[in-house]
Amino acid sequence: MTLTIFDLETTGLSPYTNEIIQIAAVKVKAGCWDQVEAFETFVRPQQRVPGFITHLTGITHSDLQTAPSPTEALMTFSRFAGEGSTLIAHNGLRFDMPFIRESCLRHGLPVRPTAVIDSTALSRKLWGGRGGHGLDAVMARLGLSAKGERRHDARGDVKMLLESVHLMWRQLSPDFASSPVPLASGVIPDLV
DNA sequence: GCTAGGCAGGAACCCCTCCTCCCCT
Repeated sequence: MTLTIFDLETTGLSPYTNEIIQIAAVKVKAGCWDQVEAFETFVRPQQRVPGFITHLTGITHSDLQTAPSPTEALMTFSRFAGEGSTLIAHNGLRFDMPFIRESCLRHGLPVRPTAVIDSTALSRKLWGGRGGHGLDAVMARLGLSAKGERRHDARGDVKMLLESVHLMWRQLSPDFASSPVPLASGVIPDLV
């Protein structure tokens, strides 16, 4: 089972009014967690990056002026994920996948279906209603630290998410043969 | 000083609808 674990930074919380400004992803085969392919890109938005987003992510408007367009960045991400891999993001069903779907719609990109795992579901399955399921809470329960990676930089967040998913998956399905939680569905750009 | 939208999942209830909270940037 090939997994594409990814994270987005955006100009805000709304997939309808905000834009993607960074995509980072790592691709692994479940069970071969040390053989990792990595991908990351900034994305040039049409609106200015709000000050509080720069404060949160460290990404400034000028960082993005020479970045790929949303269409280019999304297509490159889709090619990186390839055919048949399962996408994983933290709160991905409520945040990352709607952002990709709406961004494709806005830029007229045809889409294809993809399997999705929301890693908050792994946390809920392991720990139920206790203690919250945000990435910081998950990492704290797993004894993981940021180890110098910057939180809210997609490149750092995706590494932390990879570690977290690996450890949660190992506890739930030690043989890594199948997903410990039901697969959901989403869309990414079609490969044309 | 500036910070918003919507889903999933639960509750109550009888299978839908409503509601609240989480979680992401």
